Amino acid sequence: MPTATQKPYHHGDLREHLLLAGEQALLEMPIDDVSLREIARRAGVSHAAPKHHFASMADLLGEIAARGFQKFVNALGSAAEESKRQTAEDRLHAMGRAYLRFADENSAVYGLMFGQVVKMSMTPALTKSSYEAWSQLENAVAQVTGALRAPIAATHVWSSVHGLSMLKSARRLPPHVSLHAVEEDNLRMMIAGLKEA
Amino acid sequence: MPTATQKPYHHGDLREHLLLAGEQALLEMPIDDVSLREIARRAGVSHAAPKHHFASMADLLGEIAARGFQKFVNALGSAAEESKRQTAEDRLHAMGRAYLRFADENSAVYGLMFGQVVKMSMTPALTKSSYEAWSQLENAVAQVTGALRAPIAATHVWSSVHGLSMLKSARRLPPHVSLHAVEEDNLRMMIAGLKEA
DNA sequence: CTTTTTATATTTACACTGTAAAGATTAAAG
DNA sequence: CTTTAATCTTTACAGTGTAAATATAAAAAG
Repeated sequence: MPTATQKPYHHGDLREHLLLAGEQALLEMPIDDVSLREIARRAGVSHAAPKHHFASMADLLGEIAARGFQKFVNALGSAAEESKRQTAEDRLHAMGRAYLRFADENSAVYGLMFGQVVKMSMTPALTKSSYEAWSQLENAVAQVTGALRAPIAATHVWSSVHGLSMLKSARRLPPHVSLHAVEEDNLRMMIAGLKEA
Repeated sequence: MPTATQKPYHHGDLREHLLLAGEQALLEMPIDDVSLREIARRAGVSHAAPKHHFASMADLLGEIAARGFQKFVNALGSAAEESKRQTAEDRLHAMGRAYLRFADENSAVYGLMFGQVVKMSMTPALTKSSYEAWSQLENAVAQVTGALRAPIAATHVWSSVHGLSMLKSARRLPPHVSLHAVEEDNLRMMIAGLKEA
């Protein structure tokens, strides 16, 4: 009587499968083609099967976004860890690089995390993981600006890096600038701005 | 024989009507409810009528985005004009304020202008008006940083202000910060960052 | 071991969507 | 007045998300 394992009934656990299929679809196809029915197709079930695990498509996407935030927190955490022995400015720079990289490599999920479809209040997991991401950045900022100015300064950091990510993925940057140079210079200017009173 | 006026045939000119109806819809209802059929409904025509004026819905939205860019250029231009006699920094600050205000008051159209649905290459009007917006900002930045650093510095300005707009409209800013204070402080930090070499 | 209950998945249905093609209507051109 | 061309409507199709009814199979109860 294996009560400890909670992998039930006939189709393995579909819930997990749907999340994986959704993440995969968001990596492989243009976002407009990622429908609930397409995800069900990829999971090998009927189009109505997801209803028993997610109340709506927005709910499914919300959970994918929550997972995205977890990966995001890990990516920022690794960058912070690796630059542990550097100055606070350099650590922030490293985290900024990790941020841009994550947004680039996971652009569809990133779009979900910061877009209009998924609302922050959807799920406790979402609220929690996004809060973690925020406070992680705020801590790193506090080491540069001091705790007092950290909340507002963190907003500046986030705006700058988020804005660059979005402009890049939407191809709204002028064509004549080197993308790599832009990223490095933007991070530099952003951090320089932090030091002002 | 009025050949000069090009207002033809039976329904007045529907093309203009559709654009206005679309803009109105984007102001009045949640963006997911703004469909091609809804816009046609508002214009009082059948759902297939738009086909003769716009090849696809993305095309219609593209033209709305192009008009948005024109209004956007005007808004930035007015701000620049009004702060003509101030310092270059203050003028940039004023333009930043105008930027944030435009994004706030026209959030749906702004989302179109910088989102994934509309592609920059869709229409000459779009390419042109977005280029105008860009060079307008770059000129203002050049007066602060010098022409040499203007392109990269303008990217920083744009990223920062765009990022803040998006975070605000997607409700991703932490709830405990005053939105007005955040905007002013962000603009200050952004401009301070520009002055670094 | 059999029966009942519950969870899961499929089928079917509905109201939408964007797009395409065929038909009607009306303005402009000859 | 007739022809032509542009515009609008009707109809149709392949999608979508969601909801309800049905089938199925696993777990629980006896």
